[in-house]
Amino acid sequence: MIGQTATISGWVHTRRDHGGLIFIDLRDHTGIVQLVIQPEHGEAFGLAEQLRDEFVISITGSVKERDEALKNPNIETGSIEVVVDSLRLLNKSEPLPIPIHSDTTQASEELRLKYRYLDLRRSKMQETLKKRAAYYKVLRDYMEAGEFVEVTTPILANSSPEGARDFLVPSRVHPGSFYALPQAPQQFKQLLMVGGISRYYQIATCFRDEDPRADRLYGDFYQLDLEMSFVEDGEVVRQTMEPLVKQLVTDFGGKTLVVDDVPRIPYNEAMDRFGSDKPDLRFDMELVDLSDTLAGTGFGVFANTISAGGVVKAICVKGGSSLSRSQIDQFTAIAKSEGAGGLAYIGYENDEVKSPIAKFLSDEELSAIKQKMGAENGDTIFFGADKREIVNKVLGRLRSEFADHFALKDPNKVALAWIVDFPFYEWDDAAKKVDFGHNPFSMPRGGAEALAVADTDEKKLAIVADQYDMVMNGYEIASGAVRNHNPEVMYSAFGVLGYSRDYVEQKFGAMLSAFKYGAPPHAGMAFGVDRIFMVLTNETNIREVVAFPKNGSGIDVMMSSPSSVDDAQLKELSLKIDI
RNA sequence: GGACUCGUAGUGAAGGGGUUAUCACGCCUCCCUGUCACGGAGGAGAUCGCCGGUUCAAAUCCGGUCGAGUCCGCCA
Repeated sequence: MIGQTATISGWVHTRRDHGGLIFIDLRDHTGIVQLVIQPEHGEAFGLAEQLRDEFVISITGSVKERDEALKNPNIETGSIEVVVDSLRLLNKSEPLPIPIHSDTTQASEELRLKYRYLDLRRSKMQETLKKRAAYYKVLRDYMEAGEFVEVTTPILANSSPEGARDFLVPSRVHPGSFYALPQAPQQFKQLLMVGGISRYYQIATCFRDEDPRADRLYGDFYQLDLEMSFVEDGEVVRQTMEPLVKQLVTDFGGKTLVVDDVPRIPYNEAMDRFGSDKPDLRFDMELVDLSDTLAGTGFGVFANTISAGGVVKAICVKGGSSLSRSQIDQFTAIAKSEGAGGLAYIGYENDEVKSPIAKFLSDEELSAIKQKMGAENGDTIFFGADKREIVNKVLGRLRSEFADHFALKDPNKVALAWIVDFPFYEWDDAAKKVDFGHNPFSMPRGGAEALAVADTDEKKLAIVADQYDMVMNGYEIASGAVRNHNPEVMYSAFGVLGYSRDYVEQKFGAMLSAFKYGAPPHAGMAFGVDRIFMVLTNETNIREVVAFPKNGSGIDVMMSSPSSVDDAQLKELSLKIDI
């Protein structure tokens, strides 16, 4: 537009006042351009002298190519400037409570969330929100191309007995009754299958009242939710959705897949090999079971564990011998926080064995361990000895911690995995009984027959469901299952746990009733879209990719929600507060 | 609910028994016609989260409390 007249509106990014000449960097959603205001333009110049950062102005002026010597190659628009003819002040701004012009000096998250509307002016947040919109479009285009029908489901729904704590909404019309905000549109989407919608999807708002984490928002979050009818094998769903995730990783995220062939790993195998149902597969460091190797050991800690029915497992940390004593102490503290009694290790350095436990082990045992673990000079082997579940948990956590310490998590690479065949039932240690694992709506493998013969806890716990998670770089990004569409199997699934037909009818009446009228077999899944976007953009905090997140205590510090309401509102809802 | 870490001008940090509480950015005043993180001169701004204790003396040590972050529990 060199030589033309332009009108530009935006924020005063910075002002450089040279006394007789004023420069302003004007910013809008497209970027920054330099304005020049000269004393000849009396009124504009007078106004410009009073401008401050983040004042909102609109100017008209002529676009001019800068003289060669004045061009700034560091700025996208550095070869031009706009010579201002007239200037309007649209709004003033007080000095900002947080810096927004620098990505190096950044206010605390608490302040950034309080003044989120200012934080959003930062170029990084601007880019994030634009990129997120593009990401949503990729999701929608893929689902539309796959002939999925978008259906929105109610936000005012019913409290469900299983799962997370609900957010309740009191009913004015029906005093004493409550809606609940849906934890997921699970039952609605299954009813859509009964309703003859062959393929459903929705970017659904989900609500869960559970404490947050760095990768988990408090309150509301979004899922790409989908369901397909006449599907009896979860592999169909996996193969339908896998290309989308690959496309997001490569085309959208610009990252490299570690392997193109996404592995299907049964839950039990994942726990055994990686100590986690969401293993980061960008690196190896697998758990190795040494129980057989050490079955006859004279080392009391290992021998007692094994004879008590426990296991001894280990991981080999490449380069681990560089760890200092105090660093090992820190990893030991992590191991203890996961339930370990301690953290035994054997280090190999200059063909010497360095270990507090080596003296308790025979030469044969030591060489068998080294050989089985594939340990070399410079490595250190870390041991876990306890009940199988505890060892897996401890070593799984350490595997991830060591990978962080030795920078094995390449941010430019993505490892995907399907974890399949989750156990249908689980041992509830608190209640000392068998209970549902993930989801009572899944179809147990073997159906009614498998349930019928499950007369012991052991047999119950051996039943698996065609239920699957997708894992991306150690994050659980999706979960799904082949559903139970058969009322009799539903009664049996609950019956095995001792629940009566009445109980099932009372809790899941609508679904059971619907399933009696020709429910097609169906399967589906749901992706955590915020979390996936977080991984794709190399963030480790999910609040960085959401416009208005709640803080760790579930408070919106900008809007001050939740908040009290006045008595008239409570009365209308027939509610009394008793704290 | 629990563990750990952190609370010092508007913002980000330093200081860890006696200081006029330090620095950078920001803010205010004045000067400056080619800067682009403009520059120069000067200035204001902090009951060191809160309460209590130890001490001649506490921002500093101790206890409690409130708030934040991470993790555990929890998240069909």
